[in-house]
Amino acid sequence: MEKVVLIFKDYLRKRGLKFTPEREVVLREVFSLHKHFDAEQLYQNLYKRKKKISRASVYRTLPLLVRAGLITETLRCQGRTSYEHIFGHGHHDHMLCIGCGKVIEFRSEKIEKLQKEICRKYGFKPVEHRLGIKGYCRECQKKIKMKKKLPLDREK
Amino acid sequence: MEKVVLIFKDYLRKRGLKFTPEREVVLREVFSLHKHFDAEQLYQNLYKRKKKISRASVYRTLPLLVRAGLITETLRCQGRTSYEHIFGHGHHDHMLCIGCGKVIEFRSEKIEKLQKEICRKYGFKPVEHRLGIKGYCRECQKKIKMKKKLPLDREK
DNA sequence: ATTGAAATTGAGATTAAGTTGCAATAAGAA
DNA sequence: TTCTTATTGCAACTTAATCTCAATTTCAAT
Ligand SMILES: [Mn+2]
Ligand SMILES: [Mn+2]
Ligand SMILES: [Zn+2]
Ligand SMILES: [Zn+2]
Repeated sequence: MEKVVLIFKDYLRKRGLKFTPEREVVLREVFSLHKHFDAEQLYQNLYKRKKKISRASVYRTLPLLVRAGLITETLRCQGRTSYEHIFGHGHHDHMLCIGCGKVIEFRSEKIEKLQKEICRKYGFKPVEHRLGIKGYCRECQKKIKMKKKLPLDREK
Repeated sequence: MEKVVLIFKDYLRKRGLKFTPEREVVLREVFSLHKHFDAEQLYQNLYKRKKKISRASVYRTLPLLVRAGLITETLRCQGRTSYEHIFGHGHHDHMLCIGCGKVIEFRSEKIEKLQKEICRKYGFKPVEHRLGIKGYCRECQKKIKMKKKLPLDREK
């Protein structure tokens, strides 16, 4: 935790930017959460906790954290850009349940390797990638089957 | 081309929706383009061509084409939802050049297969997936190297 | 061919994520 | 402590996308 503060301070100092209380609050909130989040959620969390930081500052801080290599954009859900912290966590890909919204994280060395190979074949220099699989999680599949077995439970 | 018209008509009839001139125009435009596009681009194309269809109708028709299985959303570029037609084309993934915006399409059976395996492992039933790799295409890599070799060409 | 219920259209209003201009304020190097 | 420069909060703005609603059109049933 204090490590990320140092990294962020360093990032800022190197380009003449300032380590403000607002930026620190956002940074700490981001790293106290352990799931995906978006700007509005973060703002609401802080607001409820009486840390009255403006939306503008939240929106302005997140891109800084991205550029500092501390967080990254992930799947865009319901029109909002969502983020997750990556410091400490390695790169991974996602499955997203269409039924309940659950996010499953996974990492496949084989897929990572194959991507690199394909890029080489096309002379393409990869910088980042995102793989998202949408579908139904185990629980939601069960729910769907249940519905089919109870034909009296009509929708609407 | 006439095939997709039939498919769309069928899709619409089956759910009591109507095959209107506006929908036909959008459908034909979509299938005359052979690249990724977004709603605004499509609207502009039609507008210039004196096919004055409202933006609302364009925005309303595209999701129908998605549900009919004729087109699909792809990488979201610059805040706009972009689409591509899939009827005729098989599924594929994308590389997107950060330098020039070029899109390279590819398909890897191995990656497709590995994804299915991973889903099975997690009890996840995949419906669709999207893999996008951002980076630099061959040409843009050359440009970058050129700049480094000409130290007099400073930015700004 | 006519009719009529139900769907669709276009124009403009609306929503919501995200950005921006600006005057007041604060950071931090000297 | 001083002083330059960055940052803040607020509200105004931008922009993709959706919605509202009166007028129009489709198409299935006569
Ligand atoms: Mn994640
Ligand atoms: Mn494509
Ligand atoms: Zn689920
Ligand atoms: Zn390029």
